[in-house]
Amino acid sequence: MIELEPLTADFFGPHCPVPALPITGGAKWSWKIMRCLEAGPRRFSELKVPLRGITAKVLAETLRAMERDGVLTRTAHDENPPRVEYELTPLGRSLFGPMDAACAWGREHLADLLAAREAYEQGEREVA
Amino acid sequence: MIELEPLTADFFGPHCPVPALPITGGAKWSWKIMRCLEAGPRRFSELKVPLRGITAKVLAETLRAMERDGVLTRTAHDENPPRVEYELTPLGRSLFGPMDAACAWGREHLADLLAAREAYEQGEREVA
DNA sequence: CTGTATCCTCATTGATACTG
DNA sequence: CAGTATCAATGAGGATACAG
Repeated sequence: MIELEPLTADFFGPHCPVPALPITGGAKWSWKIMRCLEAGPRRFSELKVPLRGITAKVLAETLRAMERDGVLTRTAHDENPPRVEYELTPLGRSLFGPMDAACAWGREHLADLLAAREAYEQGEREVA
Repeated sequence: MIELEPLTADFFGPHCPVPALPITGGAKWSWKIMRCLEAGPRRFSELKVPLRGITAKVLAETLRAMERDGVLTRTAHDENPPRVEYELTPLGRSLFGPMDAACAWGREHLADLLAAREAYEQGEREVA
């Protein structure tokens, strides 16, 4: 199970670590899962396909962690074949606020980032 | 060296993964380093002490990665004993925007998060 | 003081096989 | 279909020693 740091009252204070967001536990996939669920509920297999490369094991673990943190709900329909649907909670949807802020930052500063990397590699070449 | 996913033009689009922010590479420490540098330049040892538990190796690696991404500068003064100062760039400072947004989200929804975890553990106890 | 060089451990992830 | 169980691989991170 993906563990987060313990939550204390001042956890989100001035020295808040990254793992503030529930989605940063298992960050590699949870962010993408959020986007897959943005348009509405999805089944296990409907998540697994677009998340190319994820294994059932990791997907299940990540979904459990997100359920534990209250960002999505898991609904198992009693049918055959079985059908399980995952849906974002209002709490989960509220995460799009900071997520979009991060994406906006990225788009805004993409040129700076690319320039910084190029400059850095340039410096490496000069040393070599 | 901490590697980030390759940057493409649409990297920060609707399906932007978490690693959008340079600070999410080596996330365990880089977020805290940002906060340590928020008030002004700091020396290597002035970072190492407040970041209790970090080793010189990991601190050096993380600082290099952040330098590569253009969020801070490294200035080695030619003295004895050596003195090296790290300082945030304007690009680095701009990261406080999304970082503060994330922290604000956390403070705003702390009660929801704690309630969700309690409910989840409650469910586990009922199963057992 | 500010690192680098090795070696090592542990957790996350991946691969594969299997089940209700 | 929607997982779980098991084992293997990978890599960030830590311990320690040493160098400029």
